[in-house]
Amino acid sequence: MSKASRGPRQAVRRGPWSTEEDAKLMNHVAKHGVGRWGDIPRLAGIERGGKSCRLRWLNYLRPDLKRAALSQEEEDLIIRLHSIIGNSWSLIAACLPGRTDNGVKNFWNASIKHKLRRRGIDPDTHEPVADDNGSRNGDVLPSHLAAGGDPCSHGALPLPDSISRYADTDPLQLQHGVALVQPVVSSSSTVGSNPSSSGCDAGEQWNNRADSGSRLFELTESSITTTTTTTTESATTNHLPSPVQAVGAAPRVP
DNA sequence: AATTTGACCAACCGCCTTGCT
DNA sequence: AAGCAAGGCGGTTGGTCAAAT
Repeated sequence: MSKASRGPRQAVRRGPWSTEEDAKLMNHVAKHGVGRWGDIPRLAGIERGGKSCRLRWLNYLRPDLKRAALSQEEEDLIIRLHSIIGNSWSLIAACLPGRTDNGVKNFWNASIKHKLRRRGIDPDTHEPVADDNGSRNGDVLPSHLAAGGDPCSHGALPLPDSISRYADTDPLQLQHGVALVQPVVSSSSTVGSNPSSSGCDAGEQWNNRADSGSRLFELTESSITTTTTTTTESATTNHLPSPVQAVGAAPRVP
């Protein structure tokens, strides 16, 4: 980014986007592609912050978004992935073509969490919840979702290799899975940003987006074992067909 | 009919990493 | 090396709507 290119801050609107704002953003992205979000409000004539534009595009305007409700298979996969990698919503969303991290997160908080609790399962640990008497409460996960179960059974979507390889790990060791996942950061920087900062092809770029299901992420070997730092494994399943890295802020450890 | 509850969704916030100067 | 801004991410909040009471 160039500091010289940074223009004066504009007044920003807040709250729900109007159709006019959506149209402006869509037009701008169609012409110039994404990237340089900080400049987009000024160039597109939108009284919003760059972050707001980015969020609106990622979570609502992108043409490859799935608007339909999540299927049972997708729900099962989310539960399974969450039991392994925790609240790494962007990683989970990367396994669900057309879904956003925000959407997955919302669905988890609004729906799956409650469903698991009703089944007597702690949504954070994926372990059965003990009641006041110390006994297990309620049913456990459906067999195809229970620890060690095969997520591919019952029609559930398969796990990416990079995650499924850890699926047999003791869930208690994985309950803070977020701490075990360290996206590999490369010099190509962040997903979705424009590496060349000019001549961006929005369509091509977004074909590589995580939520189109093509983002590659890697679980570092060291994140599971000890200090080994060299071995990484690329996810090359049907859900992650092309090598694009999931990068950005490393998962925060509580 | 009015109120409550739950599900779902959109958006904002704060923090972190990255890249540039 | 330090400072700054952009971009990315997870957490959280607030609004809407439909079903239940």
